[in-house]
Order: sequence, then structure tokens, then C-alpha cells
Amino acid sequence: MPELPEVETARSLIAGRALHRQIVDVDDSDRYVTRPHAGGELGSALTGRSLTAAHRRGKTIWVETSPAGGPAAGGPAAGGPELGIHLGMSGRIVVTDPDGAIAEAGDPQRYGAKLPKPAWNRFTLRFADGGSLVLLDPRRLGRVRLHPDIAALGPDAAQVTPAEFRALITKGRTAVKARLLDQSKIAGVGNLLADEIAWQARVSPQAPVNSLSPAQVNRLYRALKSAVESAIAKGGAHTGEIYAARRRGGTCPRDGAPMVHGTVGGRSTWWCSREQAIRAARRPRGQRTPAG
DNA sequence: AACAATGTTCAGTC
DNA sequence: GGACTGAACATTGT
Repeated sequence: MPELPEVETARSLIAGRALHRQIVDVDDSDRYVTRPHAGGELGSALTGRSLTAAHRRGKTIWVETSPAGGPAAGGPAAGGPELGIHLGMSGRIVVTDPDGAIAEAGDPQRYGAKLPKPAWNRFTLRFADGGSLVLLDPRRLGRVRLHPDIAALGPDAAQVTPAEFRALITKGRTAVKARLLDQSKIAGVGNLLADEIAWQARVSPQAPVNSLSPAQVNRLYRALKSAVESAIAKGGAHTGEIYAARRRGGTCPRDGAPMVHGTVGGRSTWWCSREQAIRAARRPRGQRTPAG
């Protein structure tokens, strides 16, 4: 589930339903999800506070907290610790209200198709009003920590400008898909979005980034924006146009050519055999290749 | 049973 | 030191 669109939905859920409710109990007993947590630090840091604002960059959420004991008494800088949440491969956020109403982020696809098991609750904030915020995560690759390192991430994929994109994408010689997945360059693109973006741009996921023509870079940028916006609006990265074609026997929704499968950037990758064929770098008309 | 899965990180190589 | 690659991580579903 969780690429940028799902994470944005989760952030929005927290911002809309979990703020300004006093935390009276914290279950941070999962030692792996709270790594490198030794025990109790999250609970002691958060108990008595409330969440005051939810932010996101790429796939990382961070939540501001109030000073201990209640609403901000000092200036804007007088808050509590930042709570970092990452959904990993299978995480979801669930917020319950005092009356028992349940609100859930995202469009559960794989693990969400079934009723979630209570054993998948990996981290819980219990509020004074009787409600709660829960990180549900079957695979436990999600992560909760204090003060996540947001600066290590590149600009958010939904915010990056064309100039930033060009500078961040075209340096080096790694494959296009590997670069799109590099969170330190651009934050938020995951495996499904990366395939969708390359497909929309008609660029081979295997193409070395330094072989891209300016036109290809422009197409990738436009595809990035349209794929991200569409996926947020529709509720997840699995709503992309080629999601259904990412399977054996799948065909390209544009030209009907067979989809090809391979491993690129260490991840399972699907692309159109015709429109995204790898080929020699294109050069502007009239420009000679370097002598050699 | 073996393998793949919407992610990150670490050890290792160039 | 930077850029890059592949394995490891924990668990579930096919």
C-alpha cells in the first residue's frame, strides 16, 4: 500500500481526526517497529501530550506534539518531541473516535482485503476520550521513532520543481527506475509509481539517467506529477493505468504490446516491450557524438 | 513449499 | 568519498 499517495491519505487522516486529543497511554512494546528503541522512550516522551500537526515528506510522516501537560503554553517553538511514522511495506493508520467510530487511511489492497488481525497492531496511542491511533502493519517493516531525519530526504515528489527534477535525476549513470526510487533524490516514489511514471513517459526503466534526452526528462517530470496527483485523488498507487498489466500475460493499455518483466533497481519491474524498449541515447538534431 | 510482496538499510565493491 | 548493487530485515499470501 504505502507509497506517497497512501502516506498522504494517512497524514490527512491524522491531521483531521487525531489532533488535540490527550495521550494517556502508549503501546510501544514492538521492539522492531520502534527500533532502535530500547524500551519505554516513546511512551514516556508522548504520554500526557497531544498531537498538534501532521506533516509529510515523501513516505515519512512526522507529527508535532504539545508541551507535556496540555495545549501550548509558550510560543510556537515550545512544543514536545516530533513523532515520526513510516508505513513500510504494509502499514496503515487507523484512528478510532470516543464513540467507537473507526476511520482508516488508504485503500487496503493486499493485506487490507481481509479483516485486520489485532495482532497486527504494532503501535498504539490511546487518547483520554477513549479513542486511539493505531499503526497496523502485518509485515512489521514500518517504523515509529522520535525526530525522524527529514533532511535526508530529497524534495517531495508532489512539490519538486522542473529545475530541481532535472538536476536531481540526470546526474550519474544508474537506471531511471533506480533513480526514481532513490528517496534521497526525490521522496515519495515507490515501486508501482516508478513503473507508472516510466510507462507514462514512454521511457525505458533500464535507461541510464545520463542517456536521457531533454524531451525524455520533461516527459518523466510531467508523468511524475500526473501519476502522483492521480494516485492521491484515486486513493493509492495501485490505481495507476498499468497496475492491471503488471502480471504475466499483461499487455500495454496504449498499444496492446506485451508487457516485459524484469528486475531493475533491485525491484520487480514491468514495462511495455514496444514503447519502452531500450535504445541508444538520442541526441539533439545535428549534434555529433563525441569523437572517440 | 518456494517465491514474491506498494520499503529501507547496511555491508560490500568499484 | 561518492555512486552503485545485492542481501537482509519480518511476515503474509499465492
